[in-house]
Amino acid sequence: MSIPDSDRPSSDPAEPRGLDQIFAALADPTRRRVLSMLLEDDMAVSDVAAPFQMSLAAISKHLSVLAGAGLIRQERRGRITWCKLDPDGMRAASVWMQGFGQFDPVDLDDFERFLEAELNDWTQEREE
Amino acid sequence: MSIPDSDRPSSDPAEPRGLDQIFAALADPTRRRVLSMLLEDDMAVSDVAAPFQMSLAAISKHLSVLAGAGLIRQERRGRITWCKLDPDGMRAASVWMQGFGQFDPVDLDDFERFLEAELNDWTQEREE
DNA sequence: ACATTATTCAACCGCCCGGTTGACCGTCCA
DNA sequence: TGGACGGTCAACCGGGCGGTTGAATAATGT
Repeated sequence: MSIPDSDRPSSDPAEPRGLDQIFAALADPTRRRVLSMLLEDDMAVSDVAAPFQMSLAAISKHLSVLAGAGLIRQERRGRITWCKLDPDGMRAASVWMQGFGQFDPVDLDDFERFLEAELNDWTQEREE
Repeated sequence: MSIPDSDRPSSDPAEPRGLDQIFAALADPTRRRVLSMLLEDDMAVSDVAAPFQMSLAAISKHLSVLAGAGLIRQERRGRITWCKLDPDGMRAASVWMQGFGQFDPVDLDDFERFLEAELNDWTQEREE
């Protein structure tokens, strides 16, 4: 399911076509949340879907979007398909962005607190 | 020279809402190209629009999307509005992404040489 | 005063995106 | 063998996005 190079708008070697898909994939909060979940551990699709209120089919679609962007990889083993982070997508985005300046290396504790805060929002949102 | 704080777009790095706009803004190749143009120099809207085939109104919309995401700032002086990069948006995205691993900060000169070498290899292969 | 330039606004259009539901398919197990 | 489980597929729907055109606004030039 790859996009042919033939429909590249302008021959711009510094603009890999994949960035469209990567940034579009990252633009959705559900998908970002999925990525941060996969940061903890590889997960089966059902387990990824569990904390969300939306249908399993919706999550399945989100996962294929992430896979299409090279942000995760899915491996089917038996009847469950495992999802794991794929650094390639994130790296491609990171490389492009670094053309706009290196930003101070992040304090990882800050980031952890940020993720925790987001997690709290999620659990709050999830109570029925 | 500087834009008053009053019309600073909300791009609080700790706000997941902002990431939606930022990544969505970056997901469009036209907008990424605009950003790389602004990397060279600040520009008026018309000048930004010049190299594109689409209408000026379309570019104007793209610019307001970028401004809304905190990726650029627009300052109207006289009858022309100047556009300049705003590091806040890019930094917010970068902060979030670095939670998924620091990718070696790229020395842009190194990177350029790498690209050049790759290109040479490629043409060599084709010429044989 | 008038025309020109610079930019935005408003309405519209086609298409893609995120979500749903229901059927379907493959795999494990009692 | 027959379910129950895990996951995808297909069709559909509402809304938002990227683009257009044409009018409107505001500042400048003559």
